[in-house]
Amino acid sequence: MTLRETMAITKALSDENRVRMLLALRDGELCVCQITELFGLAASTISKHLSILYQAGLVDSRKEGRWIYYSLPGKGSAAPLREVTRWIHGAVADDARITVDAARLKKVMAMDPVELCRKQCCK
Amino acid sequence: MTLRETMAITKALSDENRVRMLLALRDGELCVCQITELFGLAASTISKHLSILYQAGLVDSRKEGRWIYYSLPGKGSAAPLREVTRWIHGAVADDARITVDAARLKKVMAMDPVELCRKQCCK
DNA sequence: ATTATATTTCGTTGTATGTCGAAATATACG
DNA sequence: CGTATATTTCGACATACAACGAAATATAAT
Repeated sequence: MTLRETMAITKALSDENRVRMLLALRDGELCVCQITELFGLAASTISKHLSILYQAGLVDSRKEGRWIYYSLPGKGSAAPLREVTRWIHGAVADDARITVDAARLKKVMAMDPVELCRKQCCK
Repeated sequence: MTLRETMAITKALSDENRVRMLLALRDGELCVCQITELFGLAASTISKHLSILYQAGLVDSRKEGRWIYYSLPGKGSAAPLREVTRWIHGAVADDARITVDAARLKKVMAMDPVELCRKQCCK
């Protein structure tokens, strides 16, 4: 890997909200509106963060109709990407905020995605 | 590890010069004036960078007389620190700039440290 | 003791980046 | 075809941070 590629990864990981997003993806893919609901930030902000993670290779994306799903890098990704992903999940083992995020994610997952997105749109 | 501690690490790794410093320490400890000579930045800038790496736990420091030596984290450091250190050294395998750094480091190592520091002081 | 050397701390300046709201793009629904 | 929904792009603003030089601190040499 080149230094530039590596720096794209470390810069992507240098923002707390982006790290929280990666941790939220631990149990599977999420669509943008679910992530937006989880973090309570503007949709444009979430989109920017996901773009940075994507360009670094730290997330994959999948388009399905109007929704775009993001997930952790799969088997096809370069080894350093999968390694650093594993590292960050191992490193942040026991943090209160992450626990809160996980609980909140559970609630978000229980909602109907269609309702979720429409609510955000008309806010 | 807490999220705060983890973010200190990723933020420390988000600057290119700091990553280059860690890579330069691969073959053993260096004193501040050697690192300053290697990178051609102001001594105060180097000091700040090393401080950030130190607070994140990514380098150890050892004082010997007027000199302060910095080195990669040893066995006593937390596992995530040693893991991410190993990761970054493995990730940046073949970059041109890093090769140049290594060659330049060789020249710096060949100089007399006493001469080196005095030259910087009176610049 | 006084001076020289080595490193850090402080104050300033310019640039990078996170955030938002509004507009643009793209896809589905009626 | 036109309208609602989902996401991204753009422009603006505030904050964070890297860089420098000068001053402060600390240790060694004379």
